[in-house]
Amino acid sequence: MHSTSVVTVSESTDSRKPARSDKRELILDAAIKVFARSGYHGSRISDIAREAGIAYGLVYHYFKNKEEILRSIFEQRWGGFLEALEGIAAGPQPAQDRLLSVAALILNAYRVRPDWVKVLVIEIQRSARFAEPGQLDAFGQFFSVVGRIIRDGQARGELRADLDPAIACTVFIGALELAITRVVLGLVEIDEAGDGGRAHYLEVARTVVEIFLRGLAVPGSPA
Amino acid sequence: MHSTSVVTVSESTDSRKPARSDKRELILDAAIKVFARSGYHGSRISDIAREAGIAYGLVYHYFKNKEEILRSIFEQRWGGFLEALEGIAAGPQPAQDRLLSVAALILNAYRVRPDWVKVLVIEIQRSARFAEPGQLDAFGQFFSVVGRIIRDGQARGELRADLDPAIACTVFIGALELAITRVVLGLVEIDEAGDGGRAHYLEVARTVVEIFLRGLAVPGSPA
Amino acid sequence: MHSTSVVTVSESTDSRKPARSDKRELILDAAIKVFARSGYHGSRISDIAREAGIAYGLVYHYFKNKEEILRSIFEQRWGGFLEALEGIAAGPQPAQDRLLSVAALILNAYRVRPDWVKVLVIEIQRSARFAEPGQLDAFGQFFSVVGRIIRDGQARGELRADLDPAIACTVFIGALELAITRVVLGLVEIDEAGDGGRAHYLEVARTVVEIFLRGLAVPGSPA
Amino acid sequence: MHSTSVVTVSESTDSRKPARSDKRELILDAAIKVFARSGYHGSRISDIAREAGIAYGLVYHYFKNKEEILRSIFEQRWGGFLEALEGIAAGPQPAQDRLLSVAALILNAYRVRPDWVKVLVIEIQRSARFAEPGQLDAFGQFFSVVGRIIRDGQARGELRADLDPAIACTVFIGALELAITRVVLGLVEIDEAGDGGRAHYLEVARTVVEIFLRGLAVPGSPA
DNA sequence: CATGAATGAGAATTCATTCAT
DNA sequence: GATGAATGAATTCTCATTCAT
Repeated sequence: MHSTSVVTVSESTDSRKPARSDKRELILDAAIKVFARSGYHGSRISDIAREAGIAYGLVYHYFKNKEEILRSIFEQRWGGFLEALEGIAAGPQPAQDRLLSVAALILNAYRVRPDWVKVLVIEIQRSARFAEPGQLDAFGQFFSVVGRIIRDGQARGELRADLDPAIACTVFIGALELAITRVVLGLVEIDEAGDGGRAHYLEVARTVVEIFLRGLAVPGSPA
Repeated sequence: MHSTSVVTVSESTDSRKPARSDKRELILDAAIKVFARSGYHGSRISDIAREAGIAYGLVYHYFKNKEEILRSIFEQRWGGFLEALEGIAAGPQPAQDRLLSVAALILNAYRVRPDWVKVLVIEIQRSARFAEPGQLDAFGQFFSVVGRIIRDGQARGELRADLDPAIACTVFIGALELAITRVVLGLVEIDEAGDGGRAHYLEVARTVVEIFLRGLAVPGSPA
Repeated sequence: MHSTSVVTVSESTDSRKPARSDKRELILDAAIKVFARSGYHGSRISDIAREAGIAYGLVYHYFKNKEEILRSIFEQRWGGFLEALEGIAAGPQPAQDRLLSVAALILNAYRVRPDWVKVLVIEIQRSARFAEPGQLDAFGQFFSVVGRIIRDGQARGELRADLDPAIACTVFIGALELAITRVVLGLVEIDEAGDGGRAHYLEVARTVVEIFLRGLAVPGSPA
Repeated sequence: MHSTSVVTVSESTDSRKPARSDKRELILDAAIKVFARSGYHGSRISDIAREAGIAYGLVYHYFKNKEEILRSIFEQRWGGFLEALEGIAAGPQPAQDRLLSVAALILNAYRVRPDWVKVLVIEIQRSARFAEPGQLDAFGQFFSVVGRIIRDGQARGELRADLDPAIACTVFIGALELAITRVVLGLVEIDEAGDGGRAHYLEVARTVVEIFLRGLAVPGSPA
């Protein structure tokens, strides 16, 4: 498996002085922080404003209401994330490699933007799954991309075609989701030795993909 | 693989006339229904009371507060569920069979008590993870049981010992969780032909376990 | 002109101890007082609650929102008022007498329930004229009743048929409305000698009707 | 009755390009439009600014606050209006003719500047009546002028002296006010045939004055 | 003069929880 | 046990007004 540059999420922290209406960004960043800390329902607009260092009335200059802040957090960054996924899916590598890339991308995202992923995993995961069609697509898009890889692999004879690709998708994504959730919730301690944890996350990704591809059973054991 | 009686969750609907303090049950059932419909935060005590057909002041005779209702929903049935899991884990079957039993138990639970599972998956998953240590154990207990099976299988040489059992647990449980979530959310249509869907759920469980054990890759393909 | 008992509005003050849900009445009465004092927009729910001597949350037990309080004030008493008007309109007296009865009824209403009339005149007059069809009817019903009397009088040959009855209605009602408004606003001092002002109000009513019927011009003067 | 040029309100639409501080006018015109549409309380400064096509901060260059805009709308045109009234009142015609001129002036004003009259009728009528003494005079001035005509007519023997002139004033003004209100509210359809409705308005004015002067009763009928 | 970002007091409304009956 | 009236803290959201640019 040809491990390639697997991480696409920008690691820059955007530390430029907030120009004109980076104020919107400022609020969004504050909201991400606050939501990650207290959850959507546990966060008050005033918390966000305080975190952003602004009057809370200003929040309403930029966002219609609390809900729209959440929506924006989502929309703002999901696009780029999805593009990265699409890029991987469209790549020429074997399906197995692409799946590893996807896993690594996802797990690494938390390392780079923990609060954002936290909100995504904890809050949006839930409300987004329910909300209007537009939102619901988020997960659907994810499924779609992974499904493409899997079906492609099945067609090419790289992956078993005797198993329902939808269920395979579910297994793969579910595994990744819980893995990252456990990391987010601090249930898994990450050894950040030297590289800020990158190696460790990659190791988790590798293991998840290994199980997904070769299974946990001892080879040769009876079905 | 010796498929055995896999389902333990009672399917009776408890239709006895609410005697003495079945009133407590009544409230709990109503709460499950309401939480499943509107989410914990979106549900008012009065909604629960109306659903139960009682005055909402009465809810406070049986429960200290809203939070305790959620906790009770959880505790009330989690115990039995966990016992069933423990029973499976302690069984004499090969680890592979026991994992299938676990998967079938879980997926079947939704068929039997969809609202309860919905609340568990959607609400408790989240609030319980945060709440006090006692709650957090719920998921932890689940992990513990599955982990026992896996470690046991590794020790017996039935499962690969070269992979981290914690990550393996995560993959297995994550896969099941998302599978059931997708069913809960109606993203997967269940063919309820004849048996109310039992066969179909079992089929999903089988596929999940098959992937978990043998992998999706074509056997013999390069690692 | 056979002057008859002209007043229909009950003068009792309902001083019984508030039974079960006279609480609703209590709130309504308080609201009338507060609206009359500060105007609808100038009144806060908490003002009403304080006036009623209750917690303001309770207001929301009985009324959906502020708007509904106003609506209720209106509906609650307009019905009886309109009935009284209908009764007069349906009477056997000459149109001229009935018009005097209407004028007296209206002007006397303020003497009996000044705050209610104040709210009606100042607030509802405005919002009611605009709001949904249902509300708008209030004035329309008034017009309808007076119009019936006038048209009836024209048909019987008691009133001039050469003038548009709609405009005649407008003149009559407009005159009464401003008369009562001026009283409400305290622009007219009422001599309450002996009878609490009843005689005086009646005198005003008589004058208004006299002008409406015979005109201010000196009889015999050229058109 | 020597019908004379009865209309004094300018009908020009002031379409010159807003020079220097016609900006103030611009705002006022926008405010009139907006207030007429949504009412004073229902209008936001930003609505006015948007209507005027300017930044809303600019409004505060020209007006101290929202209240002052209303006050200005009032003052701006009330003066000219009152002058016209005074001119009529001071005229040499019989009181009867002057009253017709007043009625025509008022009803025609709506034809020419419907929004302004709308605001006057709906908003100022109310807030002005309450506000400080200065404002209250508006209506008072109106009363004063009409009262002068009536008292003059009584003195000259043109109008009945046996009726209270204050009440007569009230009847006259009240009738006009409601007439115009009904037009404002669209409850009366105006036939704008040919002359933009001028003839029709004049007809309404004539009828109102006719009733006010000769009464609706059939002449010779018993009092 | 213009702009519109920023402020924050204020008000409506919700709803968990208590309590008298 | 049962009821639902009563309470009021908590929050969201609005919008007039100020102010830096």
